[in-house]
Amino acid sequence: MSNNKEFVKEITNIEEDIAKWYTDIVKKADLADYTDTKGCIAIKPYGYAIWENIQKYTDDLFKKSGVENVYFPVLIPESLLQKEKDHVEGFAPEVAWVTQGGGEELEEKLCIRPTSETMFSNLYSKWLSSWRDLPMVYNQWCNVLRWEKETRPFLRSREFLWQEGHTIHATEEEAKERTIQMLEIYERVIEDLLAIPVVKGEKTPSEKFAGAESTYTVETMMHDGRALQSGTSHYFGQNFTKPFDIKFQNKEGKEEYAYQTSWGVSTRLIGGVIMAHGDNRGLKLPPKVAPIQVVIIPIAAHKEGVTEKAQEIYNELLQKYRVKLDLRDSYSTGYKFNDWEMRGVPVRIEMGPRDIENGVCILVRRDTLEKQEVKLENLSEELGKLLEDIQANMFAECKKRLEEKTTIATNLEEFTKNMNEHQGFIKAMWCGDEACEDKIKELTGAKSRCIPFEQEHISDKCVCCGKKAEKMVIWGRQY
RNA sequence: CGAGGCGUAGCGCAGUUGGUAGCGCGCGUGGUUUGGGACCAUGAGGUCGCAGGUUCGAUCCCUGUCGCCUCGACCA
Repeated sequence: MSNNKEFVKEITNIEEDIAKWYTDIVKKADLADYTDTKGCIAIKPYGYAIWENIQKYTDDLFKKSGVENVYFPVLIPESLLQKEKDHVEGFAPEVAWVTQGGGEELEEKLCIRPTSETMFSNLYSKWLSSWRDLPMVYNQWCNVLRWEKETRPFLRSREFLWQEGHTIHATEEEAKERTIQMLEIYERVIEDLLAIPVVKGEKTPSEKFAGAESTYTVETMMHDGRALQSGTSHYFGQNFTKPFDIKFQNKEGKEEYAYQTSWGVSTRLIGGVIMAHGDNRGLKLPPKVAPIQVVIIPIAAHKEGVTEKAQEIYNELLQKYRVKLDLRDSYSTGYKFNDWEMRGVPVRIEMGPRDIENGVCILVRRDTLEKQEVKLENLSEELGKLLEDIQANMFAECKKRLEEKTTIATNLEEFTKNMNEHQGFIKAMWCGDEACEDKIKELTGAKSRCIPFEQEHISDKCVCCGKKAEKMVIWGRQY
């Protein structure tokens, strides 16, 4: 499209420099802005509305699975944070501390929560006494703070919004089951709502959460083939329940330590949506999560009856869809087309005097840019079908890319070659030795994403050292 | 934390071999336009990142500092 030349100049080409493209889009699509607080963004209405949709969808699934919401303090005393050794070692470098209050030095400094395992554990130890109290399946929607050195809006900022679920159970089996159950909920959120296919699996020991027995993850692939860790679910065993003394009397009257889990997804998912679906026209939002699903652009709105008809259609569609009527008179029609495309609105309705006369309007879908004429009396119904189709198509496109950019390697040469050529995921066997992970990282920049639940037997030998290997690992460069 | 680069209007940039600053886009107002980023007219907007120093005079030169970007290192 020749008219698109100017537009393309304003936004960096996604193939040339996706990092720049990404920050351009975040600002131009009005999702967020930088603030004077280093590493912390302000989420603007359009961006926050995406988060609200993610929250609502996720929270519904949580509730249906028995999760109850709570809210705990943002400040955690140092003594609590230090109770679990691996945990504090993992988080210490990126924790911010409050040392003064009311103009006086505090006796014990308080950390601003980077995550709340310790606070939850502390309270669980108070609240748990009998097997009848179990399980406790609590979650909080909140902010956390991690002193990141390198930040990027949504994908990695110092303060971010998330939910953190923390549960305790009577048995190992039940806790493990919950860990996987939550991972599956994340899979649904990311695949069904955000239209991004995931690879589910377990993290290797070197990549697991500080203090966890095992960490499970849903990994997604972005536009350029890089991986994004999109949600994690951890099984703690009794790693926290012992130091925090979270115990209960079982049915036999004996004291036992509980088994624990935690799981979270964050506003990073917004970054995932931007990077997984976006293109050179800007943002591309899946209908289910889009704050505006349909925008109506009246054409020659000053002509008699056009605005009125558009308003009428708007009122009708409002009953079923998230719809916006663009009556701005200071922008040309062409500008509006490009503007809403850049902001990723899934469907645009064009209505001019000619259309109204014929009782029709034009539907244009953002994902393929295809146009279709629809009779006004069928509009609501057709729109519903179209939105569903867009949702499905966007998922299919992402899935196609995931498959195309996932390759197999049986030795390091293949591995390096594939990684440099495709910048995607690589399936390769791994012996279990951390040294091999390190070597691959050094050689190719790729890290182990996970040991997928869906295993394939590629060979008998580790891709790196050639020793006996039983596990297939997915590797990739990450955000 | 190491190496390099950059800080001038909301954004992108020019400029002053030292004399208090300009362009494009955007923004306000009025009008003409409106089926793929319209046009005319007229406005508003700047302690030239910050702090010292040199100088009659610093946005420009010097020193320090802070911030941002790129590449490394690090990264539940």
